[in-house]
Amino acid sequence: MTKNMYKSSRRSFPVYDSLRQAIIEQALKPGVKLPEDSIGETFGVSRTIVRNALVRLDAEGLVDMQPNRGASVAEPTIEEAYDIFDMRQCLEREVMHRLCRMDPGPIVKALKGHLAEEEKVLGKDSTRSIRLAGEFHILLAELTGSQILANYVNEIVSRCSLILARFAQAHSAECGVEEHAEIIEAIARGDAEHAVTRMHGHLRGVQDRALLNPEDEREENIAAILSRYRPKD
Amino acid sequence: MTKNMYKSSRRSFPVYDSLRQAIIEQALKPGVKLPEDSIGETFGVSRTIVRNALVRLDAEGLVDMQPNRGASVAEPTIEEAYDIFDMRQCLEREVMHRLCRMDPGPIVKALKGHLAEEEKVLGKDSTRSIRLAGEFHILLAELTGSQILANYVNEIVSRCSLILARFAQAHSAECGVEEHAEIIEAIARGDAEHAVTRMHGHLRGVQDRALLNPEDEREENIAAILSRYRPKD
DNA sequence: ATTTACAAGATTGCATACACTTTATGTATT
DNA sequence: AATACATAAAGTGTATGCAATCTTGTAAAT
Repeated sequence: MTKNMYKSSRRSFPVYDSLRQAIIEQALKPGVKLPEDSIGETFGVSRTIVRNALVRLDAEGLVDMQPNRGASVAEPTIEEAYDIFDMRQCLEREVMHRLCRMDPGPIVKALKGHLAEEEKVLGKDSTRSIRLAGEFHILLAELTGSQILANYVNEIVSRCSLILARFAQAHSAECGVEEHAEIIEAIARGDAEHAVTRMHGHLRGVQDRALLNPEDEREENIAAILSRYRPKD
Repeated sequence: MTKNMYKSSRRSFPVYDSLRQAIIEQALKPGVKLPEDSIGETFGVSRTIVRNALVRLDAEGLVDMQPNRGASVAEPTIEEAYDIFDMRQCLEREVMHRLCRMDPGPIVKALKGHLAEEEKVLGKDSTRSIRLAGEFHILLAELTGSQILANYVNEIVSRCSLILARFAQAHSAECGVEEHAEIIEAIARGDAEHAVTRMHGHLRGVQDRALLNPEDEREENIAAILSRYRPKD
């Protein structure tokens, strides 16, 4: 668990957390408006509380706030998507290097525990499966013992979920459980080189499935879409 | 300039920015209370605005908010300090690698321009000198063209300033301008190996000057300080 | 038919009021 | 003198009201 819990304002945490979860699980799709009033009604709190949560999510890059125009689920561009995936590569490479310098015993144990859960829900609960796949990467980062590295990975994994929501057809780009197993093995051997390679391959796989069909991109402005439908006079 | 400007709420940006600047420049020292009322009076705005700014700063790790207890300038522990410096090494290593893969022409030009400014104010304006030294690292990150990498570096450089404020005696741990020059040279040659090594040495120098005197740590509670001044009966 | 103007509705920006917590201060009790 | 309790002061948590701004729909003008 991250120590860095939500602090200010007891009642805004549930709002923050629910919104975050909904965005990550792609229930709230990129571009969807997030009006303070209606969200407040849903949770039985005032706009003050909701706004607080939205500001946080904005800072994390999951929500886009514009002056006088309110908040909506962020719509990363394809360029931002590549940027974020590159950054994720960098961060997770660092995770691998650090883990391979540590005592593999407790690390491998924790990872195998997680893997077992992943396998247990494999074909059954799709939502939970996706969530666990993401949490595997967060767990890796937490096991380094670095608070800040774990925070960054946590944040960037969320943003990758958002990217998948935007560009990939639903659930086409999940993590492969077998690949997670291979990564654990490399760590168990303390083989940094292999661990990094495996992780790279793993992430590239996800990225490719998500981004290598750029024609799949949904335009951010409806104008671009509609221009294709407009009959050429 | 980072594209990622402050968004929500026009009037809270000046508050956010001033507080941030004051913390980075060590005018507001770690542990100082930041009451919403008085800050609001200072800026002529309501607590709503101030709170908005504080929430942001809390999310960035520069401010520490606790429920019902308000906000104060964050007081990183020595463990967090090491953690943050390690992360900074990682991020700036990535910056170096990326820059060395790019066309050095425009990059070196921009860097030399910055360096000239650093030299110009060298012995004159200490505050400005420190700020420029930090901005050199941010400029490096921005030159990679990666929005998110630049954001992370920006954030982490700020947090390092906070660490210096907490643990180093005033201004003992500034960046050396000559070292910046050496880094530029390595980039000009496209020599990633050297660039990384130089940057590592540079950062380690700053870190060591800041952290290798752990007895310099200032106690967080006045009690501990005063106990030393109390005459032994 | 297209554009412009403008009014109605919806939503955000911000300040403020009040309840509640924490912290500081004072008083009584031991 | 020390502790415990009561009380006051200060500060935060939250809801709400009003002003400002944006959006949408409708009508007038071209």
